[in-house]
Amino acid sequence: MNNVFSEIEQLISKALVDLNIDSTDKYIIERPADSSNGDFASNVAMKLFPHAKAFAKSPKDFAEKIVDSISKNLNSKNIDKVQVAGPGFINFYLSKTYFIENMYAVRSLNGLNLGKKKISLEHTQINPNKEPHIGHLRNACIGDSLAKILRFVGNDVTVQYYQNDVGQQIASIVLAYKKQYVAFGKISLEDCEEVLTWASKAYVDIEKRIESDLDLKSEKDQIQQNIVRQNSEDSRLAISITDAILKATLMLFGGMSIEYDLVVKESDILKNQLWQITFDLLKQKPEFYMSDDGERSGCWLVKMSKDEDKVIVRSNGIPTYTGNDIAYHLWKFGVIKDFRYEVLDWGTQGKQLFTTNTNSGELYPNRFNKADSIVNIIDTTQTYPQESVKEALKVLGYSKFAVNYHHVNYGFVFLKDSLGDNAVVKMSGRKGTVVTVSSFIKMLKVSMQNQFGDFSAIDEVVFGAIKFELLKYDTYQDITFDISSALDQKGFSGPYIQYTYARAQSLIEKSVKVRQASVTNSLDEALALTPEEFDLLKLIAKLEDVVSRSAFELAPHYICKYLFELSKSFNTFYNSSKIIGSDNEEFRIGLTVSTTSALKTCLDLVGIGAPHSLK
RNA sequence: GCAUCCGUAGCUCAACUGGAUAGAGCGUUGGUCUUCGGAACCAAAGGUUAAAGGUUCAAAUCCUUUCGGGUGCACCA
Repeated sequence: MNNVFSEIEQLISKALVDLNIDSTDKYIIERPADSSNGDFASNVAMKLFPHAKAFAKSPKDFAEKIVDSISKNLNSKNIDKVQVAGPGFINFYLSKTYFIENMYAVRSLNGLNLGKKKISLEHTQINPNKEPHIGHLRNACIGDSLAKILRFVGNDVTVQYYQNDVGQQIASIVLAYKKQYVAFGKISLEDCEEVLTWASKAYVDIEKRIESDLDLKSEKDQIQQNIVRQNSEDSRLAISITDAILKATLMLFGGMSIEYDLVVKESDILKNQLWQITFDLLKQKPEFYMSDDGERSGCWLVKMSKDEDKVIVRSNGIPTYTGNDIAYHLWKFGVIKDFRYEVLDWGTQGKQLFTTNTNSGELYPNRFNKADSIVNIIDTTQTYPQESVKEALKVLGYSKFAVNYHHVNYGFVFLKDSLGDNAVVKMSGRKGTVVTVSSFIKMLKVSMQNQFGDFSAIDEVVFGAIKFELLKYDTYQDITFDISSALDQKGFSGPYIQYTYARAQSLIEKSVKVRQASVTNSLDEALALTPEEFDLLKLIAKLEDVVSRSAFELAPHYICKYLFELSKSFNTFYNSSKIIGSDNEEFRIGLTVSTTSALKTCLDLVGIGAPHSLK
């Protein structure tokens, strides 16, 4: 596709040179919200006016002079006209030729060339002691979508799931298993889904008991020591239980087409001595110190520039989660030695999945580590520990890496049930205010069956609805999940877009004039476009901008918004004109084909299916 | 208490990082369909962007203060 953006950029900078304006002040070229203000606009005259006071009375006057200069050089098939408007904006109007060429180009668009980085992207990382709820799913959806977006724009992305299998919660679960307060019953450790259900209950139960029972507490501490030291009955039990829970979790997400490349186990960071190496490196730095008095006596801490110093090693010698996380990130950047790996052949996903295995795995040099850039999808409550990992990287002299460490800081999912009391609550396992992923899938499916009956693509629509719901907001914001409105999917929603897509596909199948017409013989300059057709054409031309913005800002919601606008615009067009059997059938079907291409591309990027029929 | 984020229509959220008349969905009210998928389309009502000041050609966005909320300040993860 021709790049009209850089063409405009050059026209402006040439005009500035002609006018002898020498300035590095930043001005922007943007797409105005209201297309009557042009297809592109620049605020250059307003931004650089201070440098032009010698010959221009006002920003607007300056803009006129820039436009005069541009017009002298203007000889482009893409740009129709350039105008000054408002307080001094320069508006560029693109030609019909440009839009129609673009309409054909979009069909073969299968990637952009915006980055060639090796990116390590980590998401989901649920502690293996609970059933995933929709807050966790928000994490997974954001991560999955960002991985797809970053790949689409040209990067090499490895998606990692970090499995915390040595923490205190694991010790609690092992203790719960041994004590059997919540009976494990006849479940086998092979029945991963049942193990998960049991663990959710048993964990809450055992934590309550530990609070008021010092003997249990010390028993748990002993178990944790055993787990960390490895090769004990407790550590084997911990692995069996956490593996079962991990498998159940991966099955759930795999069923929704959320897939990973690698599971990194925290226990392997210990086994592989990565922690020991990291510890030795840290000890050489003055910002890393052992406290010898006060409450934190015997702990190793890292100095934080803006916050309280962070404990990295407990007084009992066991590293904290953050400690292992530092080691993990040094590994990601390729600073310390690599793991060994094996294929994790659990059948939880279509794509091949690997896991770390220190004892019997194989080496895959440079396959999973040595990232240029790191993207971690971690909720906003973890900002402090994330900052301490960054701080440790700086302390170790890797400021360069700290800069390439992106924490996608996503907000809470609160719950509101307008069928109930309308109160907004935080999800909490103990209070029973949790909507698990599997229960919500079931609720939504029943609701759809009641409205539309059964149809073959129903699962794709259910998953699409949930994913869209979780991706359509800015990741940074806390969101309120309203159960009843989430069950009633219309408007700005996944099903609306999938419905539009299916409707368009049905048109294409019915039309007898679906020819893959070449650009030249269909480029009909004289063709009178209806306003609805022209709006849709213009929207299709925004695809690349939207995707690159999403990649740049690590924000999938722009794609959701675009999908909705595209669908709405298509539906408006569909309602305004007859397509099949009209005089313009060939062009209109061509426009429909291009719309489905753009929709499909974007649906792929947010991990939502595009079924051809919802009947 | 300290730190940090947030406060936009009845509700849930946008607003291209300082740009043009602050936009959508839901809900409400009223319309459209011999047109191909009504899970649709069109329209109306709904706003002092929490409040007050400041910065400049321009503020929901930046600064200050006040009010109201979330989160963090564990040898948890």
